Amino acid sequence: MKTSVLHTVEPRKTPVQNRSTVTVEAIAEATIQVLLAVGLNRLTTTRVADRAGVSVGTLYQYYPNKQALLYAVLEAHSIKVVEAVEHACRANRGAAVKVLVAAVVEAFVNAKLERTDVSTALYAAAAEPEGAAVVRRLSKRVHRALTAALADAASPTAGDMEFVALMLYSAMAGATRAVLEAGAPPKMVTRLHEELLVLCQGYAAKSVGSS
Amino acid sequence: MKTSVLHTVEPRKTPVQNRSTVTVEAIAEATIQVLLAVGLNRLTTTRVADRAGVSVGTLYQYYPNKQALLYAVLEAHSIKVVEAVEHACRANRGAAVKVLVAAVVEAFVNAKLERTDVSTALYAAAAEPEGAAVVRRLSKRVHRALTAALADAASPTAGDMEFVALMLYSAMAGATRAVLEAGAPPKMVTRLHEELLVLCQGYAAKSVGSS
Amino acid sequence: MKTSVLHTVEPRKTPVQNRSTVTVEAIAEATIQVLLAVGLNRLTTTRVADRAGVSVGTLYQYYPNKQALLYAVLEAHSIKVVEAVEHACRANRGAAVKVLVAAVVEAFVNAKLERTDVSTALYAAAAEPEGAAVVRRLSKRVHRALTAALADAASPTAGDMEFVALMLYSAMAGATRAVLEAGAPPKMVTRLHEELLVLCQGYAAKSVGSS
Amino acid sequence: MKTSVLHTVEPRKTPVQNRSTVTVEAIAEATIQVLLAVGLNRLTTTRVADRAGVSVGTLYQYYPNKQALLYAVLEAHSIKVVEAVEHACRANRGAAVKVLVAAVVEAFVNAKLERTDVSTALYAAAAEPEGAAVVRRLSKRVHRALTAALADAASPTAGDMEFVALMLYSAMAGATRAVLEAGAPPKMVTRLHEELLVLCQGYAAKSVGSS
DNA sequence: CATGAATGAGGTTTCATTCAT
DNA sequence: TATGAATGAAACCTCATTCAT
Repeated sequence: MKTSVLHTVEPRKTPVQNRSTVTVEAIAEATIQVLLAVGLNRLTTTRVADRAGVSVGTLYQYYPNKQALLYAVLEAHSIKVVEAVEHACRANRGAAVKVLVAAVVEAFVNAKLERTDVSTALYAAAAEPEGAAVVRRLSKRVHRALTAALADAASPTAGDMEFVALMLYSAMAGATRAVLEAGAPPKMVTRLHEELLVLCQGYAAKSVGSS
Repeated sequence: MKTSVLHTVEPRKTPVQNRSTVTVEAIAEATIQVLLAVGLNRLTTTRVADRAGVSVGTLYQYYPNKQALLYAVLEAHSIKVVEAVEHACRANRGAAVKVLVAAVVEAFVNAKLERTDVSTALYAAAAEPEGAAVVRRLSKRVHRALTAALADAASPTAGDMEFVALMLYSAMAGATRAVLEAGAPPKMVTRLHEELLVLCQGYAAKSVGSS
Repeated sequence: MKTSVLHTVEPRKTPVQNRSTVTVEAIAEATIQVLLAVGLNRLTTTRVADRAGVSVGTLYQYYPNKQALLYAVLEAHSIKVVEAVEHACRANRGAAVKVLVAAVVEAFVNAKLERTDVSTALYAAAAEPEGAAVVRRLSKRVHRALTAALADAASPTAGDMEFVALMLYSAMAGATRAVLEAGAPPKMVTRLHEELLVLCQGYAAKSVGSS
Repeated sequence: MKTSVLHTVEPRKTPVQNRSTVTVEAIAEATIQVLLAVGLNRLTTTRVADRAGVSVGTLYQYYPNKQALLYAVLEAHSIKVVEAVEHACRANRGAAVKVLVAAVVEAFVNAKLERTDVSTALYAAAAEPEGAAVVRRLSKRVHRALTAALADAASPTAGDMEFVALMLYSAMAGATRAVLEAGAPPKMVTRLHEELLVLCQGYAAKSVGSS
């Protein structure tokens, strides 16, 4: 167990009590709302506290500073996506590349679009150096999982899977982002699913070889 | 040639004299440097002016406020990419899909990676609501050009090219961004070229039909 | 009782707690002091806050900007004078013109000279366009009250009282101002009372008719 | 002849040449326009120069600083009024009080309303400490002239004319200001003339005694 | 624990003034 | 002389953070 330190991203107290959990959740949710409403550079701790229905003082009981708040929210969201993809990879060990890719696309898009507002809001938080660091750290997990899964499914003659994983992941991420920034209407989301499947399976087939 | 600006915020002077032009350039360049060095939310107009070797007052002679500065720089860079892609589309009217896609990938990647520092720095500026608006406006141009070019090159039976253009563009953008955020070492750049070609040509072949 | 403000600029908090009320008062008072000490165009929010013994931040918790501060103070003072004159008019319905005028002069001079420092300081604030607007708005109330009271007291043959009211009020205001700007020593104040009575009663007798 | 000093109110050069005179006039006029258009605290030297059709540099050739400009304009205007009243006093030595007062009212109102825009604009400039000093200095001349003239015309039993002069002058000034701030429409100006005559002659008759 | 008033460093922006051209 | 680009001190205002209640 690790004592929490100032300027760290950990919340100050582990919310075992119920009231605390509710408060922490409310603050996190309010952060998203404020981010969406006014953007990162007009997000203030007071505004977040107001929207959460608590006082600034209370906010600082649970988050040591503004950055910690921001990156806790960013991390919580990103982790869901990472775990969804990791799960898809684990669950498809030994499957054909086509099947693996389909599962990964499915997992990624669903996780990313589950809360379109959150995903959209967090792009701004991820653009700052510290936010980028959070994302980079988590992306490595996706990258590792995907690289391993592809290597597993690939024909013995296939080359290094590192870059292929990067391409697949970043193409998915790019396309999904474009849809989010267009407002993610249902029709587009359906289409995104279909086309990403075509795009990723086609690319994987060529770069990995059909197993 | 006149430096283009946001519609809402006209530049204070059009630099006709030579001294002025140099100053404006220096400020724009300094903005990039500061963005890279400390990130968007620690970019201050004073810091930019310092780095540019001018006083704050001078900065404000040419840019009415911090945002205008940021989005003028963002727009100037984005326009180069937009025009590169538009040019590739225009120059390949009537060509096979494969050729068109190759030209677009080439144009996009070259334009985007010509100044890796600038591209990397501006992701942060593009993440704020106002920056996103600038990018959205310019992206429409790429989207229009690409949609038209694809429709031109597609088999008569092919479906609507709108979404295909979006997928191609956003996949290129996503992958390129991943490479930039990894530091864009030469080897990766070469690989990006190759793999994007595979990815985009494969996708286009399936979605557009080989003409 | 609620401190009144400009319509355009609401105060940020209504000071309900005791501490706050004290703070708001201190800031308003400090504004007067600074205005007297250095004049309007060297009045800075920092100086005001310093003199009030609070930080600038605190000042801005209660006044959204410098103008609001200035015009809140101006309005608060002006309203006292307005209400004094309105009261004198109401209290002398049906009285002879001579009595009415005496009461109005008395009320005006007393209210205006109750805090000579405040009155003197605020002439500068009232000279800017926005301050003039505040004063104009309040002057209308005096004008209305005085016009009605004069019409009430006038002989049936008397002409329109609008302009007479304007003359009386502006002559009182002018003379009082001259005395204030001369430093308002007690002797002068006594004399002002006497002479204004002569001046206003004489004028009223001629223009309104002795009822 | 006195060498001009920095931070003095004297213009830097005596405009003997024609071109200079025109420029100086244009700048003075522009000052009034800017004062009227945006008020004192948004009057900038650049704005004045722009409006005058010269560069800031040129402005500084003729006025050592902003204050000097402002107070030169204020003084020039005030002097006209002062001289008009002095002239009326001189021209009526030995006349009856009634005649003297009529001449003074006439002279004051005409001089003050000759350029209503200028008079209106300068109230703001006169409200600052330094401007008030300019006005005070000039007012003394009016006061002296008027006191002497009244003493001359008064009955031997009449008391001290100092304060009577102050009352007359400040009542005239106050009423005229009210009319100016109401926009000085022709009808009001006519009425002002008439009523001021009634007011001032009535007061003078009582305070000075009919000679 | 919660509150929100207070703090003040620091950011943005303006503008009087200068001086090289 | 006239110009207007450049300067930088100083003004306004914000907001992360603390702490007395």
